[in-house]
Amino acid sequence: MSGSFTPKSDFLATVMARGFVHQCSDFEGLDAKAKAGELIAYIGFDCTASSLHVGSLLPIMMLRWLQKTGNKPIPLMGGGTTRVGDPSGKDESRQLLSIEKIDENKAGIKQVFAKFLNFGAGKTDAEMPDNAEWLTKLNYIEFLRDVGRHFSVNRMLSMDSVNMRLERDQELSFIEFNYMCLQAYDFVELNRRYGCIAQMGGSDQWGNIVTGIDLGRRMGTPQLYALTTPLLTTASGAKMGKTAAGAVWLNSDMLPVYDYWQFWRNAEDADTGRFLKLFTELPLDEIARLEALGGAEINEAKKILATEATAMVHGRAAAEQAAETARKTFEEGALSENLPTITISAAEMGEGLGILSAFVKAGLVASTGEARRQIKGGGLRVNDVAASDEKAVLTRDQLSAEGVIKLSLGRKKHVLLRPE
RNA sequence: GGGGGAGUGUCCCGAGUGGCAAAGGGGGCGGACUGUAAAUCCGCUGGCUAUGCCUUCGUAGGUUCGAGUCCUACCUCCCCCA
Repeated sequence: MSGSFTPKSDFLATVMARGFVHQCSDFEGLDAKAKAGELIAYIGFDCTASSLHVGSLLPIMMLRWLQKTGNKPIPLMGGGTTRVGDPSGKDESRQLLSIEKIDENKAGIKQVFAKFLNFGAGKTDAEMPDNAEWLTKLNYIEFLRDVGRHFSVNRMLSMDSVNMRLERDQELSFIEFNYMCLQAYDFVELNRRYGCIAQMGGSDQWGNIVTGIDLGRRMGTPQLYALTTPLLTTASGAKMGKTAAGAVWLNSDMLPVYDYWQFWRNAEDADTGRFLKLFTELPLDEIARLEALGGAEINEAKKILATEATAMVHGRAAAEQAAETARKTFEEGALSENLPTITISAAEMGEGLGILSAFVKAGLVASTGEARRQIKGGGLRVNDVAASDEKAVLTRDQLSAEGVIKLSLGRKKHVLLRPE
């Protein structure tokens, strides 16, 4: 995509070398702005959940590098657009979130950003506006007159995303069509308010971003730029960030740090180098060395990936504790007190706790039925011994010296049961 | 407004033609093999106080010993014509 272009700015040089860049509307132009430290760029995030997940990490890292290389990042909250409901996809049951819920989500999301960006009023400090600030004040007639007249339907119809839907005879709602306009308008508004000149986003956002640039030109903003990131999938083609339990959240109250660490530790071999470049800040030569490790040695690289990536979100100390917990558990087969722990009351323990309900309480299985099936399949272990009798009862005799019983599902998921 | 078609196991797609806890995929989980990887093979993939009971095929009624399947009304979506 970049052809023979060689970036002169730290920002583009870094971000291109690390594999963040898919497409740019004008490499030279953007590079010059970044070189001068005048690049103010934004990325939009929606507020449909109270945390962001790994899927959002790529754009977040972009903003972080932007700031680290002396420019100003703006994560834009889609509080306004979220109020309309996301019309993409065929999920008709999209619920409109209440304003309170949206605010709550925004607060959770801001916690995540605070770990990656410095906020404040300085030149390179991040700011986090919400498009509700201007979108909710729009007046339909005025919007049509001042902004709407600049949109060419012909042009929008020729966009890939739209065209595809038309060809397949798929529904394309009016709201969805208007999303482009609102998003384009956000870009112009951010330029007016913050002097923002670039929008970044996933490659699927290209059309929307370019529409914003176009609108800007017609409405008299300075030249605007688009920069997109590749769509991230694992080497075997799966979407990033989905696991059994659901999304891989970035807030520790939604996903324990230990589990977050495990997510990265279990990356596919072929992804290790790419992930190190995208999700850690290790120097590239170090990454090249790790990436070159063959066979089982790649595991060392994955441990580093896990710890570094975890440290970015949860802090160095928590990351290292997770690494240590994993080391004890997997390499020594020893019991680590830092595994996820469930406390049960003395009353529940009583004379003994049925093995089925113990696993349900631990959250390892969803129902006693599933526990039964897992026992049949040899998937459950108590204190590292495979369970074979579904009528077995756990008693205090099985407590370890530390006063816990270790329950495991498969080789990787462990929970400690601690009676009071 | 007129005519035609569709909604299935709460992850998704999708058979289903009165005996159905409902074919087959995908995904997921577990087992084997490995290196906490991938690929491959095998098993599982409604709930429960469990040889039985309860709940599931858009919603609500009805016919029947028995309904995902037939009838009626309603809801939602799609297509064609105006």
